[in-house]
Amino acid sequence: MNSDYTLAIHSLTYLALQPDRMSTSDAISESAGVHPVRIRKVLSLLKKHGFIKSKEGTGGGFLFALDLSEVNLWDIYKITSEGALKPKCPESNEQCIVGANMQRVLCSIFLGAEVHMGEYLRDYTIKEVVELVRERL
Amino acid sequence: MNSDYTLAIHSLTYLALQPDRMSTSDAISESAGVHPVRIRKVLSLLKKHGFIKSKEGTGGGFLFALDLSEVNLWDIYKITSEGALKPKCPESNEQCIVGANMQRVLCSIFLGAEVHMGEYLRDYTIKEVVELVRERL
DNA sequence: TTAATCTGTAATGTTTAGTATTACAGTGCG
DNA sequence: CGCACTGTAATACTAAACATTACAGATTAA
Repeated sequence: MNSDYTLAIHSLTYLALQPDRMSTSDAISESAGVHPVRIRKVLSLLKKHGFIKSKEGTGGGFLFALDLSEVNLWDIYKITSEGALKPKCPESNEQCIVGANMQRVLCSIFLGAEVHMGEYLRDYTIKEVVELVRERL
Repeated sequence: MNSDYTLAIHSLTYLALQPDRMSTSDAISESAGVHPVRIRKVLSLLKKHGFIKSKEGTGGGFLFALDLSEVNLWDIYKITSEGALKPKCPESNEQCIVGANMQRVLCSIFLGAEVHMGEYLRDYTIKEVVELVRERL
């Protein structure tokens, strides 16, 4: 699974736990263990889709923009990883009935698989993820 | 999606369409558009799990070993790609409640997603894939 | 019994995708 | 103004995917 996806979930969860103050990309990147620039790229995407707000300058940072139960893992998947299940087939032999048709068949099957997985992921909102994180096992 | 997986499906479909004679790794690799050695590696795995038979030497090659409807895409997924959905989280910060718990939470969610996808993939057998390939759209 | 054709697999090289790093412009606060 | 942030492009680095080479073992046919 695409790690932009997990970083997006991580970031949103982090912000969900800091509802009262802005968090910087540095703080989130330290929590996630990756480079701040990468986090900012992911956050930039989340902002573009309205999940978070940001403010530049001193005292700036990021803030969750919606209710925790309004954002689910399928929403996030769609903006970070849609199509990730689809196989990247090499150019196969058009002379062969298998080579000529396999890509089309697999694409349609994996598209279905993604839709199916979406139904599962839709059941997890950030609210639930936060609760799971809080449980600490 | 892991391309060993799609190569395995491609190979099995190819063999399914050549039930009466052995196919060489060269022929399959030409159909799939990849290097023969790579195909042999995938075929070696399929053989280890009993899906196909092989014979060395002149006139040798590979042959489907089971009934087409006995092998489904979940079976193949399991041997080529199990765990592929699980995120490869970087080592996150144990001092942070999010960093310390996110990996565990995501692993359990994605494990569930994989099981869920398995139910979908189980419905496609090689028999059905062959039919889809034959349709040619 | 030797040459040709195949599988099986290890070792190595190459390409590509993922990720980190650097750099710097723009914004807002004190 | 100077500092602390976001935003983003460009570059460098690293790891994973993939191709290639090489060669041993099996089987058949000449």
